[in-house]
Amino acid sequence: MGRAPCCDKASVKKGPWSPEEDAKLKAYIEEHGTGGNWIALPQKIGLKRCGKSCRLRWLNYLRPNIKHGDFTEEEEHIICSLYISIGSRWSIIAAQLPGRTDNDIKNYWNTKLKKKLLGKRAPSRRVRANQDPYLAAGGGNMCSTIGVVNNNSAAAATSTQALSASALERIQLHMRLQGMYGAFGCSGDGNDNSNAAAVGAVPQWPKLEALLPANRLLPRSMPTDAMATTVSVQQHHQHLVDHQSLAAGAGDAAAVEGKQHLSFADGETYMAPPGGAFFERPKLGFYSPSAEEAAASVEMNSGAPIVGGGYGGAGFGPHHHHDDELYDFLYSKYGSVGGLAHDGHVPTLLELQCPDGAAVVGADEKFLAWTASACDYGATGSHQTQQGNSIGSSLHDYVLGGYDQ
DNA sequence: AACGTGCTCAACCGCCGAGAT
DNA sequence: AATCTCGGCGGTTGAGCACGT
Repeated sequence: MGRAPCCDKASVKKGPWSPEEDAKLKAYIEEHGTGGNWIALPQKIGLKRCGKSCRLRWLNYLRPNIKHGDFTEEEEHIICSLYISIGSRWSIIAAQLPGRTDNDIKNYWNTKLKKKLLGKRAPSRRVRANQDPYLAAGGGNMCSTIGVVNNNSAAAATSTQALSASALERIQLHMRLQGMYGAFGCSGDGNDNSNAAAVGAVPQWPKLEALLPANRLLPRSMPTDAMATTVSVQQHHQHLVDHQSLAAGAGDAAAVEGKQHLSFADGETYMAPPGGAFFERPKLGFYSPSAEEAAASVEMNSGAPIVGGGYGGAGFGPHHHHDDELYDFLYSKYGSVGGLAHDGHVPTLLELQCPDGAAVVGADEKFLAWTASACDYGATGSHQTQQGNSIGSSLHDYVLGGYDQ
């Protein structure tokens, strides 16, 4: 049985809001509030609009203190950092950017930031309409990114089942931000036509401190108003953005030692203790907890084992499917995340280094585990590149559905 | 000038979980 | 316990504009 519509579609106006409608809605809410019932609100004020539409208009446009216009570099960093960690949970990301709405951030990411960071071109609408969602979302680009040529659409379709475009995108972004293309000898920089980002290329984006210790807990039900609500975080397990590192720019961020803090929408600021006792910074700029801390952190709601070092999906409510997906994906392949978690052993930074010495440390434990497994298990297929590109070949296997063979 | 293409962003759609009944 | 209602969310769409040919 389907859900009853929230309003009579036939008698409801759609499309852009007129200034008169805006004025009516704004005046009413400023005087009376929403009354806790958006559905009833349009009738009260004589608007031929759906209640949901009114809510959206208010939250995204009419509400006071909304910021419009370009995003600052710092905002971009925060968005990027959070996207890697938690995926497309725009409302949570918006909660960290006062004055910005989830819709704004979502649009900004989809239209500008993603392209800026991943070098993607959005497929044209016409193309998208006829395309496999995996390819449409840029998954196909991943193949070119790692130097794998495969035009088999059936294989691509299989990969859709293996790992969503969003998950791939986060991996890709994560790698890109870490300069891991160079570290792993991957060629290509994400741009379709270029192999110019050669080994050892300096990342084009300043290194970030995307720090999500494992048992960070956020409310199961997210705020009604993302911007106006505090995201509560347990104790010192905070999502931190190192503003000094952000300001430091590419190349030298890892060397920057500064105060770590995160300002939440409620104005509260969480500071790292003196001496950076929360974290020991890995060279590649992403947080890796000590083994002890990580071990103590294994307390996901799902009861599933995790590897420390990032967002565990715990406490994020119903929408942590991206990470579940990554987890399930890895789990189905190796029986545990990266083959490391079942015995309670949590990898140290050293253990997560690849044979070539490149550290694999992620803001998200799924990335961490995934990349670790790529290192541990090496090439699983026959597509290894000449450079012994284990991560590339593993990715190839995953992306092209080879993992379930 | 006309047309095609790409980009931006406001708005809509449909699903989901929580709470009420 | 089952059903209904609502708010919230993320994904997607489409109108309008800019730009290139």
